[in-house]
Amino acid sequence: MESDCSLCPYISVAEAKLDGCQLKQLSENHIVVGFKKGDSIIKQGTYSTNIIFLRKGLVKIHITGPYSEQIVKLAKPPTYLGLPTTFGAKVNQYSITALEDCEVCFIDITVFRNLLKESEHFSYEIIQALCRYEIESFRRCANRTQKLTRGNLADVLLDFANNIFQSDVFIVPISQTEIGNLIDTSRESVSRMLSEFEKDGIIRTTGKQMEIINKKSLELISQNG
Amino acid sequence: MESDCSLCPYISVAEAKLDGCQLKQLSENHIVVGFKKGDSIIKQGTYSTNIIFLRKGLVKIHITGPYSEQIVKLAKPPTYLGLPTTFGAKVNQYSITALEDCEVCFIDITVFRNLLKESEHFSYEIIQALCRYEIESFRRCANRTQKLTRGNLADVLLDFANNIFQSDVFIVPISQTEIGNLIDTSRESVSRMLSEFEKDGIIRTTGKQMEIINKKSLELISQNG
DNA sequence: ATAGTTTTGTGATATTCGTCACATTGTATA
DNA sequence: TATACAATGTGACGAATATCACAAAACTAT
Repeated sequence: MESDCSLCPYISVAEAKLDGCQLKQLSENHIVVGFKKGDSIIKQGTYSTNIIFLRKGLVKIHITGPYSEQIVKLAKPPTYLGLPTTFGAKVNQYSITALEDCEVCFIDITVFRNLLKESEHFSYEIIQALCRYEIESFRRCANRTQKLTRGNLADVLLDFANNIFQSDVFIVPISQTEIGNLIDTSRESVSRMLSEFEKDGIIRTTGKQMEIINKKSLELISQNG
Repeated sequence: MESDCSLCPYISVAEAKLDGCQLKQLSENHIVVGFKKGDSIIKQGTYSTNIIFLRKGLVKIHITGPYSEQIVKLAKPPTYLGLPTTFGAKVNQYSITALEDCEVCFIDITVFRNLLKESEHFSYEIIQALCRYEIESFRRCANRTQKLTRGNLADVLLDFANNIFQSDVFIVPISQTEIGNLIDTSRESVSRMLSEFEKDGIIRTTGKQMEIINKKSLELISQNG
C-alpha cells in the first residue's frame, strides 16, 4: 500500500518541513503496513533496514535486560520508532510490539538519509526529537530507580490518563505482568497495589476498564512514594 | 583563549568531517575554558546558550531526581556535553560537574547550527552520536534497575578499569556516596560491598587508589548479581 | 600542626518487595 | 459449551538493602 504523504493526516513534525518534491520522494518510497495487537514490529537482534513511523495504535518498546524483559516505554503516534537503532547500530537494540492494532510506515533508509541531507530543517527536527527522547529517558530512569513502587505505579496510571488516552476512563492496554516490567516490580506487587488503590477509592476497575476517581491522591503518591 | 580547531588534537569525530573553511568558523567562534575539580560546568535549570565540548578531564552528568541526586553517567573526552539540552529544551535538564581539572570548548550555538546546515556529514555524525547515547542509556537503565547492587558495583569498577582509565590500577574519582548515587544504593552498602570485594581478594585499595586483582570474578558478579 | 569538615567502616534494626504456592477468574478456541 | 491457557488475587515467608547511630579515618584550610 503506497500513499501520498502530502495528504497524510499523520505526518510528523519533521516531515512538515519538507517541500513538495521531497514529500514526493517520501511518498514513492514507503509502504504502510498494518499490525495486529500483539504483533512484533521490530525484534531486538534483527537487522534494521527501514525507518519506521508509527501513525496509528499504541506500541511498547522493550529490551531484554540481564534478567528479565524490561519495557522501556509505551509510544503513541505520531512518532518514529527505532531511530536510535537505525543510525546508531546495525541491529535493532530493542523490540517493539503492537499493543493495539497499528498502522506503520516503513520508509526506505536511503531516501530518509537523503532527506536529512537535502533539508536542514528536516534534519534539525530529527535532531531535536532525538534530544528530547534522551532527556526524557534520563528522567524516566531517575524516577524508576528512586521512587518506591507505589509512586511508579501511580505514574503509569497518570501517564495513561493524561498522555496516552487523555481521559480518566480507559482500557488498560497491558497486563499486570507488563506493568511490572515497566516499573521493575513483580506482577504480585502490582496486583496488591492496584487493590489498595481501589480500596482507597483512588481508582475503580471493571474488568480491563479503569477509571481514575481521585487524581489528586495519585499525584501525591507519585510525588511522595 | 581561542585556538585553531584544525590543529586541535582533541577534535570530535563529527568535526573531522568539516572542511577547512568550516573549521575556521569553528576556530573563530569558540573559547576554551578550564575548570577545576569540583567546578560546575553546567547547572540544571539554567539557560543553555552554548554547545560544550569536553576535551580534557573527567566529568559527571547528574540530575536532581525526585528524592536524591542521581548521577546519570561519567563522561570522558572527546565528547559533547549537553547536546540534548541545547536542542531539545531551553534550560539545562541536568548538571555537569568536573571530577578532575577539565578543559572545555564553548561553541557558539549559531555557528554550530550553521555547521549542521552546511555539512551533511557533520550533522549525520551528530545524529549518530545522539542515537548511540540513547541506546546506551536504555541499556544502562535496564541494568541498573534489574541487577542487584553487587552487580552494579562490579560494573562501575569494570567501567573505571576498562573504559575510563584503561588500567587495572586507578584513583577512584568519586566518593562512595557518589558511587551510591550512580547505582542507586546507599553509601553504607557501597562501603560494605567494597570491603567484601577486598576480603574476597577481588580488589586491593590503598587510600583512593584501587587495583583490580581478579577481573574474572568481577565480571562474574556483574553477570550474576 | 590542629581544628573542622568530609569521607568511610560497621553493627543493629526495620522496611520493602520478591518468591513460592495455590485459588480464582477471565478469555480464546476447538 | 467445554477445555485449556492466560491473567489475577492473596497469604506466608525470606532476602536484599535502607536507615539510624556512632566511631574512626582522611582530608582541608587556616
